[in-house]
Amino acid sequence: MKVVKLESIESEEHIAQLADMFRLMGDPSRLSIILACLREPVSVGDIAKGLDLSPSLVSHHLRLLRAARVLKGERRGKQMFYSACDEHIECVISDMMAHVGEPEIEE
Amino acid sequence: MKVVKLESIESEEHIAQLADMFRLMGDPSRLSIILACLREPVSVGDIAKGLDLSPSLVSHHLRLLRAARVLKGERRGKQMFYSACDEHIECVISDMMAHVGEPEIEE
DNA sequence: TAAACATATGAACACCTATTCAATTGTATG
DNA sequence: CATACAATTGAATAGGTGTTCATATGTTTA
Repeated sequence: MKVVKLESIESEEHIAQLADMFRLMGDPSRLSIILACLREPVSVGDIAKGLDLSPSLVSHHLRLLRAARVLKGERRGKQMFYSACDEHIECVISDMMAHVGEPEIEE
Repeated sequence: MKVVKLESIESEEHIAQLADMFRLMGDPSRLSIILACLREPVSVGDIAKGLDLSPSLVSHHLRLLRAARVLKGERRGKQMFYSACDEHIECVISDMMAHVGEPEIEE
């Protein structure tokens, strides 16, 4: 795994890029969509059904996730199947789960 | 490092918790504040000066970051020094930087 | 080609939230 | 105690954004 030095990216632009990514994952619907696509490619309709969201809403979110290169889509017949672009997102989520799962007690 | 299984947390509540954390880091000002506190404890005034934000705004953000157990504050005289609660956040940011740094080319 | 299905798009709206300003609390020092 | 400094708090506001609805685009099959 590539390790990135944290000091090196204090530039406004890089921080804005990072923040954009975090904000993108900061919506429950969008985060659910990401999680649904991590294991295997899933069609828009199945995502909508599985998460009880309207296909339109899912499509709107997918557009953002595509633009941010979180998910990629491939057409199979009439349907579009979405899956993760790379494994970094999974790492991010796993790390964040570790934080959320931390005990609440502080010193 | 603790590894968390992704399938295990598809519950609405856990996803909401995760999303809350991501949303919290999804603001440039807040993310900058977090980064500023990663290395060593920093006072509110110094954060504000270093990032060119009003002390009031910094304090508002710090309240949220404290509540989410991202940063913790300790008083030293008149000042409050903030630092990271645990190392998970640093991992999350590092992973996210790896994603942002990925080449843009897709198949 | 027409119809049916799957997905995408655009506008409109309601809600949320980041920021500012003013006032307050807490702490050290004269 | 009074003043100055540091941080916090609350209200108000402007801008952003998630969702819905209606419509359009693309694809397969009759």
